[in-house]
Amino acid sequence: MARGRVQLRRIENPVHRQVTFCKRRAGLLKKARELSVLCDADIGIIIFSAHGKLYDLATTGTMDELIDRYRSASGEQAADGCGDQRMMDPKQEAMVLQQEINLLQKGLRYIYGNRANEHMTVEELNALERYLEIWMYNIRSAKMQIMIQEIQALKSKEGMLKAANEILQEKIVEQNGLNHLIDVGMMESHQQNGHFNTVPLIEEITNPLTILSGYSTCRVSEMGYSF
Amino acid sequence: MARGRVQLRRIENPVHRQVTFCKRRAGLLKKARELSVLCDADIGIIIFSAHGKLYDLATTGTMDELIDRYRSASGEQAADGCGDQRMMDPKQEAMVLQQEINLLQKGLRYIYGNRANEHMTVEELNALERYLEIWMYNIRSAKMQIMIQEIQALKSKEGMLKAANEILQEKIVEQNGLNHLIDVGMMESHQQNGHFNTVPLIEEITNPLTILSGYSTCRVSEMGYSF
DNA sequence: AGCTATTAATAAAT
DNA sequence: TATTTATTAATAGCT
Repeated sequence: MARGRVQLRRIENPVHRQVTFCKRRAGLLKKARELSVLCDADIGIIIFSAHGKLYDLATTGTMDELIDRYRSASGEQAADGCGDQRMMDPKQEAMVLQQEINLLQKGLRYIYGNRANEHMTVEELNALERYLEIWMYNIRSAKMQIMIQEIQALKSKEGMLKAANEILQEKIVEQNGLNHLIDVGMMESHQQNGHFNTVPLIEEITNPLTILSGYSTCRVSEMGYSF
Repeated sequence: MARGRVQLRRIENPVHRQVTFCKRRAGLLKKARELSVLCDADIGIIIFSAHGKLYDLATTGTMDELIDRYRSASGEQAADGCGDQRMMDPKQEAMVLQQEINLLQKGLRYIYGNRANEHMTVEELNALERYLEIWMYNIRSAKMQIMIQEIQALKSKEGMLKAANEILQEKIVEQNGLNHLIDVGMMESHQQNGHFNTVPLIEEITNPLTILSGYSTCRVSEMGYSF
């Protein structure tokens, strides 16, 4: 554009390259802003210099918002024109996965970041909760089994000890009469932790947490516990 | 640039606007490609037309890679020049959170998407695992407490029943001699579930899962369980 | 979609 | 790094 045509190849002179980078970068961003204003478009530009320095522009809102929109839109784009069932499945699957990622990403910012800048609908929060439940379900299931077996073992032990107690008490009653009976029930109510009585026993926890995913539908409560 | 200076405001005539959008969009992308080649820069451009249609350009790799790089770099940028402790905290916190989000996002694509397109290092996978643990820890802690108390209550009950048993047995021994002793220990070993004996009791589960986050350092095993 | 008169961008020099 | 200037490149208005 000036004083000699430019070759479309990397400028080898580092000084020239740096100067050109600054000038053209400014020009590019200016052009983007103009296009945005003139044609009512939303534009995001990310530039990494050769040394890795970042320059960016978002003509509307924040770059993160544009990136969200990009991920959603590129997902929808991938799902366009798929009337054929055999062609649709992989594309639609990719789209669904992309939207799951979008939602999780948004949720992460919502949870970790400042909630003022992120607005999530109740539906989005519910969906996020379900995804998290799926993750947790998958990752924890093995270790969960150990605790379930542990509790079952303890309960079984308890039942047997109670049965043994009853037998022993019957023997005492048979041999000594009622006056020397040991009241095990009273002992149980004298536990060290005072609020144990307010803790619901496992049989009383009834919160069937239904998990729905694109892959499988499972009910966590079928494992016996719903956390 | 041609036949009359252009005002920097939205073109009201829809036909003119659409034509200008096409021409200038092509020009912008061309400029971006030139800058990329001439100056060895990596550039990503996202354009949404007024009607929401997406046009994009990534001069290197994929847009997703550029977005990842953007999120990392913008986080690092936010942490630049923070020698002051009071000024550093919010910025660094934001950076750390952004990088957590980057990693989780990458992990989501890795888990849900096609693993061929996502490459995660062992370090990244380990970090992702830790983040997931933090999430799980936070979300589950309330319900977890119930189970812990449940188990403690059962154990306490077991201890008392055992103590009661011992007292009852002593009474029987005192009054009847040793010949009618009921062997409770034998009963405990005759449980219905044959593999209960292979399940480790809670005291034996020693898998101290250390969780590190930008906010706090906690050891899940301090809760008594490590899942 | 092409054409062309103009303006805008910018390479080289300062 | 900022300004100037000679050129080239982009593009607005037409067709």
